[in-house]
Amino acid sequence: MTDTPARPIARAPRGFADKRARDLAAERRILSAVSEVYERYGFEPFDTSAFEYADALGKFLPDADRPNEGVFALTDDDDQWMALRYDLTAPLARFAAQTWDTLPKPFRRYAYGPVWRDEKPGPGRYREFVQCDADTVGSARPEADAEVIAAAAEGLEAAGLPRGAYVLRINNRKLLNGLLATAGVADDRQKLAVLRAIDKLDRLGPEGVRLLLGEGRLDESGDFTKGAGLAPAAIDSVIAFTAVEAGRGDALDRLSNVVGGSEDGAAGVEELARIHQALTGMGLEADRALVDPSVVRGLEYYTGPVFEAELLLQTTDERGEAVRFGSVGGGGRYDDLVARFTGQAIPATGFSFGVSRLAAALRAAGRDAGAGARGPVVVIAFDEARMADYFAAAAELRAAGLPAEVYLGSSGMKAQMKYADRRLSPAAVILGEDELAAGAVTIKNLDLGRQLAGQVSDNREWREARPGQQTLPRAELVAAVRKIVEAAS
RNA sequence: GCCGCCCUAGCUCAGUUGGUUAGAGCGCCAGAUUGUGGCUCUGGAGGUCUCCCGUUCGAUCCGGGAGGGCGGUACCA
Repeated sequence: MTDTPARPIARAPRGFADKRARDLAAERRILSAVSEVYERYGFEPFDTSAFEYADALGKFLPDADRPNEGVFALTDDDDQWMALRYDLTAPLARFAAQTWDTLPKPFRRYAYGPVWRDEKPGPGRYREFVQCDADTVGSARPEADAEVIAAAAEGLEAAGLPRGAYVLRINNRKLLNGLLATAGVADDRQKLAVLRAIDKLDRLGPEGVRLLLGEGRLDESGDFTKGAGLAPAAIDSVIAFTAVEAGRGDALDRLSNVVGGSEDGAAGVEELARIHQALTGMGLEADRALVDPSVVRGLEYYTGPVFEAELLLQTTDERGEAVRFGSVGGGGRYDDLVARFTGQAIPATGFSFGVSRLAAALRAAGRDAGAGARGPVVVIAFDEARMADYFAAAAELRAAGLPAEVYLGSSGMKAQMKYADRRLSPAAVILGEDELAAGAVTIKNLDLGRQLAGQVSDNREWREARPGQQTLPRAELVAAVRKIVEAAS
């Protein structure tokens, strides 16, 4: 009756993911391609720490002395609340406010790194994930928005999304503000409810949105969502607005007819016109970026143009079922974020995307950036007494820039070959008694064997054929391995 | 947060109308094959039947609660 000692359960925390070589390779490829594009657009590399003081993130419950749920927070030894950043924009605003007088203005930076959100995880939704942002702080020009949009488009393409597989949809908060002002809606809570309702257009359709704009909507699970409470005439004009066909210069005329009567509306259309002209100048036509009044983005803090990158590819999951990826990133203009610190309004605009989400989208689209992940060349270890010979071979390969390792386990040759196979090694290096005595080396091309395996059904035949195996003078090791590795890439 | 469904081996799942030794496929390890990955065959390891409480002579199975997962919905800086 001995108690078994309490052992910890080996498991990753809920909503946190481990990443293996394949995932990391995909994410790194995306980040290096996008970084190169963003730097070409003049955004400087930038990073801040994982923690911020919680008040800098602006997340306090109205009546509590504790940071809001949604952030991971702890108290510092001086009792100040610190929290893990939940996006890259709030730290940027903090940094800009802190160092504004010393910065070259406008300040343009891109950044990527992990962010944390303490909320319910789901498939493809984690509590820690990598974001990548590009922002311009200190320019009110619509051309600054246009450039962020252009850089985003080019970045997505560099990451591996072909042209035509995505589109950036652009809208302007000022259009809706003008529309609502004309309709007599001034309440901020109502405005927010209107935004959230429009955001669900793709899922619920115009009729569902109509309910949410009015009294509210009962969903299939029996839950009731309170509506924005707009008058019927106001609902009609909002629906009519979101139904305006997307486009570029032509869409501006259509929008002007709907919202041009108000001051905000006219200003919004004018900004979109300038974005349109700048995009055209940079060579971005309607196939890559267009004006679409149904785009809203849920965030409260956007003050002007907003944009969203939508995946157009028809993708399928592991079971072959169609998956709509929808948005892979978004952004917009936020002119009040820095003012929280300084009181001085500083205009800013930016674009943000989730790196692993984009990687998943690329994978689903059959453009897996991590598919090329390979293992090292494996040097088979036969004899304790000859380990130095194996390491000499590995060292030669490494010096030539070829990833290589000596098998460090304790199993026999069969298991070592299996190990190399599972590591997706391009080749195994065999330096057995015979080879060492003859000043030779045997190199087995594992890729070739992988190809041939399906055609051979008899094990004896398979073994004796020794597919892709060649014995060469020891001095030709590096050249022969390189040939195999290069053929694979 | 709210509503619904689910939880048996590493994975996907059978099964027990409450009865003593809980199964399959895949995967893993080993052998057939003294130095060769795949296929095939043979053998093996691996389970507090999610957890706790209750009912019962007896619970993986019935009841209650908790936790976890999935779907919808809300929120999403």
